[in-house]
Amino acid sequence: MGMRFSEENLLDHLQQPEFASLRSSLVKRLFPKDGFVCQPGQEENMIFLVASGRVRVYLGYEEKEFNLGILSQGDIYSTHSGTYVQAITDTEILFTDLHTIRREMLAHPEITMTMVRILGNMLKSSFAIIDGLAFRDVNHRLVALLASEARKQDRRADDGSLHLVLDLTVEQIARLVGSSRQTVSTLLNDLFRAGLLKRLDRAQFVIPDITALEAIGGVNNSFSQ
Amino acid sequence: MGMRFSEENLLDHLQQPEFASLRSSLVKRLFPKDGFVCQPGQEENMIFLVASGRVRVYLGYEEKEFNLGILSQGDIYSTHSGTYVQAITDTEILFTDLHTIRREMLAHPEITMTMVRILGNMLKSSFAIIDGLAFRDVNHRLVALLASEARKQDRRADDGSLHLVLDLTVEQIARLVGSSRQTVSTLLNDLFRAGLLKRLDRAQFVIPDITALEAIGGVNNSFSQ
DNA sequence: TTTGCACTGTCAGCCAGCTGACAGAACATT
DNA sequence: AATGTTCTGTCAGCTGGCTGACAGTGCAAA
Repeated sequence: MGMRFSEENLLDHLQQPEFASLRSSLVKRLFPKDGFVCQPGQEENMIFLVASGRVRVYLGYEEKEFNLGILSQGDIYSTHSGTYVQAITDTEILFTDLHTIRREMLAHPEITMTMVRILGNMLKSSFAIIDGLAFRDVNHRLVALLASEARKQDRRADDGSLHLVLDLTVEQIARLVGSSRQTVSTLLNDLFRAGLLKRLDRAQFVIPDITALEAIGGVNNSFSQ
Repeated sequence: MGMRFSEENLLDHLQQPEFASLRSSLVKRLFPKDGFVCQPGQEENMIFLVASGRVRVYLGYEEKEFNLGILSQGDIYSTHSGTYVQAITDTEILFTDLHTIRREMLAHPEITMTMVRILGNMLKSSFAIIDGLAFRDVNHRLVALLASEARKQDRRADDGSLHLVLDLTVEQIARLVGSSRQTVSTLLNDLFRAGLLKRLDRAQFVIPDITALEAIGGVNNSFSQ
């Protein structure tokens, strides 16, 4: 939705005295890196707040997974959303129940505004996923993943090329674009041969010209042979 | 998210005196059936409230369209969401700007709670769409569409069969499941031949046994030949 | 009754991308 | 150095679903 209502961090608000009742109902749990805060099919419906660390929210089906977003300090979400929520660093989570939150929401709009922001962002991500799946081919989705990750990391070298650190196996990349290991392997090598992408080592890539890379996403552009 | 925080209608709240300032900033516009409240790519970012009637929110790409939900009286949404919003009955819409809403949200949690409900529902719909696209074949999506629509209409006959009114051409159905006219035509006829679906006339179908129909959605089950 | 138009059913041909298979590369373990 | 393990590149074969084509079918207007 692109609506950022509150820039501030919900956690800061929590320190204030009027949140005493909410604070007392929160239960803290620690999750190590890669631990699951929740998974689909889980019965209990809790609301949680990220106190420190970062978690990744994604949809997963069999061999595929689609990222919806990353929650960090002060973000709020539900365990009952049908998504996987996995810690990407060691993370502290504060849990409470829906009942309590509903009561607090009436008194403290910051809570709902935070939720609106998060839901809006996730909705946006899921629109992008639908667009990719319904409309773009695997090559497009792969290029979009590489380019957007490179832009996010923003490691620009003197010659204008972008450095990209992606510590993933081909199989993991395939999962992220909803494809198969073999197909992605072939497409990546096509990109290397076309000079649009270079590999430094297992985990590091160089994108000489990111606009050129993004341009090939145009329409169903397979440059195999 | 499955979180229903407020059952009440935002419009009722609006009548109350403390909403006077918001009421005065609202601009009413009428949309006839099939008129577009907004479309993707539109520049201005307004917030709107459905005063009467119903609108359909969907994602559209070229020849495909995916329903995200239906907004009715009291529902609130943004023109800047990248979605199509189309009136399905004659509809009255109240517009305001983001600035005003942001101010009102702080004072009136009902507004944000309504938004959380709507965004949550849309997010859920979009998860279902992603699931269908990434994971299910066209046949599954078609059966899911027929079955869910029939369940929604709930026109059960004495013998347990369900009556389904779907005044759509094959081409329109194809759009809704993100496929082509020819493919959907073939699949529908397969369903007729298998006895899982009967056609009364152009617009009306009968589903003799809905659980049997839903069951074939299992995994990639094409019963052509 | 004829003509036209919009929709439907079906088929042949094609292609993106999946799967299975296997050989090579990279790295770790003893 | 030898061995195992994991990852990678590539190919052949298959298939779901797309496209174009064309012959119905049914309704509506003249």
